[in-house]
Amino acid sequence: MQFSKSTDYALHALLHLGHSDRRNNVGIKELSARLSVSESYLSKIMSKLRQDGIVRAVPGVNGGYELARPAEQITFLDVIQVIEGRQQLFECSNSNSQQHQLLAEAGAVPSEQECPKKSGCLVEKVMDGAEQNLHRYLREHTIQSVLDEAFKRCNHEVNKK
Amino acid sequence: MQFSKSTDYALHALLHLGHSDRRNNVGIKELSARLSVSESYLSKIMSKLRQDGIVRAVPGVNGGYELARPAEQITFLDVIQVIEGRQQLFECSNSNSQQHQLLAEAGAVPSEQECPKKSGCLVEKVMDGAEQNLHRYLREHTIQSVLDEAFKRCNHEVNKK
DNA sequence: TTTATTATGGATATAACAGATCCGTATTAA
DNA sequence: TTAATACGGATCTGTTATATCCATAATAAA
Ligand code: SF4
Ligand code: SF4
Repeated sequence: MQFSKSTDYALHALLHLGHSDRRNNVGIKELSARLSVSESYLSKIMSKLRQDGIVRAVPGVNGGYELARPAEQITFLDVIQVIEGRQQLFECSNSNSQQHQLLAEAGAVPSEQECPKKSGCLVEKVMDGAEQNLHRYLREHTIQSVLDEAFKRCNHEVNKK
Repeated sequence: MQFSKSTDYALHALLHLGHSDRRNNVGIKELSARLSVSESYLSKIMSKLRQDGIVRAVPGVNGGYELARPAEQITFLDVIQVIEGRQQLFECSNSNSQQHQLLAEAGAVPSEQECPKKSGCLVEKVMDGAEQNLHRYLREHTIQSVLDEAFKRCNHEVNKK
């Protein structure tokens, strides 16, 4: 259970775009050089980001990528969901097996098949809670917030001198 | 980014063990029938759980598995970490590339190579925060807490009748 | 002690996925 | 028109998840 390298690349690419949006249209060449990733591979990732409306792309001379919306509106969750997909963290594989009657039997209830129906599954309830929690946190952090912090930190270093 | 089926199986197996610890030593046969998983595969998972001290196992006639400690001391995090491993959610793949000088340059600081050193990386800071958050939540939920809730819910259903 | 039972671990097979590359095509600005 | 650039399909490789089989070890009961 780990984020893929693609997510790593996507985040860094976006940070670069967010940082250098003075001159628009950063090419895949510049990006791939910065991240030490092949152009081919990174372009796939950028395509995904474009399809999901995170960046804009323009081909041709002096073409390249730019953020499709302000960096403070691009959250970590946005990026992660584009790259990793939007499946749930936990998906029950056998809700129609005898398995979850285990939970039903805990109360020694006669109507065994009724109690923890899939819509009210207690295992999924815990896992979904974890996922909501995680999402809330990741929504609170944006490309811009990281850039801001970097800026603050470096200013601090300057002042110390 | 999803939990594996093995984690699903492990959780359900432990819930079963926690539920039926009246008579000790639940065999792999009973477990695999309950979960609709092959004995071979489930036994690998149980072995992992045993190696990590979550369950005890005893071979031979009337052998089987039992929880190695009270169900309220077995957290979701414990189980997930045994099965999924303990790697970090996010691991930077290229801290020695030019990449993270991006963050250093944000403040236009002369000493570019000093600023966001790996130990103080702002991307990892966000991701580690997310992970801590997730772990805290998963530590608060145990095998027992799910069984308790199932019990409560079923009692409630009984009272309604 | 013997035997039936049960867990263990190694080897292996398969499918899916991540990571990566190549290349022909489409699109745009100069 | 042309040079530069992004796009998307096909493909390749290595790794991991899932799964099975079998020989061996350990244990309790007879
Ligand atoms: S209890 Fe929940 S997770 Fe388990 S089998 Fe039923 S629906 Fe699936
Ligand atoms: S900024 Fe952080 S995540 Fe990015 S390359 Fe540097 S150490 Fe790695």
